Amino acid sequence: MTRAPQKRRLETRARLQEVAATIVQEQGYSGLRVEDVVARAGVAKGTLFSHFKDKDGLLAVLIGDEVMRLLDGMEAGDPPQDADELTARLAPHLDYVGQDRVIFDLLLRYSGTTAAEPDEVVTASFIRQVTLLTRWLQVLQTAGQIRQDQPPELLAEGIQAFLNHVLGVWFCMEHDDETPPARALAPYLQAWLQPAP
Amino acid sequence: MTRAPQKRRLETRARLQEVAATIVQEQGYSGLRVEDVVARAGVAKGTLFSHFKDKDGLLAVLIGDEVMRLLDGMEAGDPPQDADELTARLAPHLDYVGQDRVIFDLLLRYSGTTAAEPDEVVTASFIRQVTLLTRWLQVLQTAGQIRQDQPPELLAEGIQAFLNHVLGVWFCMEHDDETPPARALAPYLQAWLQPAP
DNA sequence: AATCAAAAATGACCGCGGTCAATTATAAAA
DNA sequence: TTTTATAATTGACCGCGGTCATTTTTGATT
Repeated sequence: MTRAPQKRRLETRARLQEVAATIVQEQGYSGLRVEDVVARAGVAKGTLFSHFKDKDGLLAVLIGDEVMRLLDGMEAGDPPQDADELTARLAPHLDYVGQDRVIFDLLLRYSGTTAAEPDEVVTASFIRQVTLLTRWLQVLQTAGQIRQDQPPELLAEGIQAFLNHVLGVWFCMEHDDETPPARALAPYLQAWLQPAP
Repeated sequence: MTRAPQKRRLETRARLQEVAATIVQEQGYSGLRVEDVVARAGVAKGTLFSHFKDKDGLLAVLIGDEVMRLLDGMEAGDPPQDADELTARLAPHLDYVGQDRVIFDLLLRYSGTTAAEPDEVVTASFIRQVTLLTRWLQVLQTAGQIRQDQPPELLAEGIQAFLNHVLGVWFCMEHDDETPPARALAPYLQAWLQPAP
């Protein structure tokens, strides 16, 4: 029987997470260094790794939280009325992930974990995202706005695939003036959701 | 005006690449260590990085070569007659990439580079793959086997997206007895290519 | 208050990728 | 042959993530 964590431990973990979030805000995700986190939190390096499996584990919490916040925004208001509106709703998520390759890599690494490690925030955020998408698609199917020959779950996973695709392409070029991921997404979703009578 | 490379240099590079390929064959891609490569090749560590930008640069050559070999096999014979046959033709590629996360990560990192660095083998392999897919899709469209309302280029890119999607999911679980990527791909392609009259 | 076992934290140490000023080999010019 | 510019190689060094045997702290028990 494992004992409940002591107060000190919870405080330490919270401090580590706060400090990490601050550094990310100052330097971005790519600028995050474990040594900086522990230095500013006033703990030893080993302590961080007793709270988080590895650096990715820490990032997963930070990013998971952020995705949850984005989902709050996405969920507010009525469901999208048609495919174009749905595409537009995904723009904030694309903008967020598109800002730093670190986010993309991490989400990809956790993106199929829907079963294992369900206690992780990032996993919960994934489940929530796919659930929300599925609900939206169901509504659009009922309204006759999109194809009805496929289950909404499959359509939702397909959208995830296209999201990652446009992001992958986005990170492969020096994105100076190129088409942002949000714009690149449209033709795929149009073709994917188009009604097939 | 940059001079032509000396014979010595070409030999060194070839040796490094051979040694690396051997180690990969023995230990797999994840087992490749730069220090091992230079030790067995009898050169200093710095030499490797004067021949390849970084470890990924070396991997890109090894993996690019392998993908080219796979494409040779794919291109042999007649183009697929229908969507299912096309799906089956992609299985060897999925099996190869699915064997090691290192391959997946690397290909993803280069997967949109179709424009920049066209001299890299891995980039050439990408162009070749998408070209081949496009050609096949065009044939299938003409034969009325798949949807004709979208350009074959878009359909080809969509297939890439689904390939990466099923691979991503594949790497996210302890793949003991789960459905292999090749089987997971079918429903997506079926829905993606289905004729829309 | 003294004792003790589990929890929490520590920091020296390691693995491994990548850098760069210094050194050596090469081939063309004098 | 000697000189000289540049191509090629070297290896000590660094950054950074991650480990683990050891030490310190904590809260319950006597």
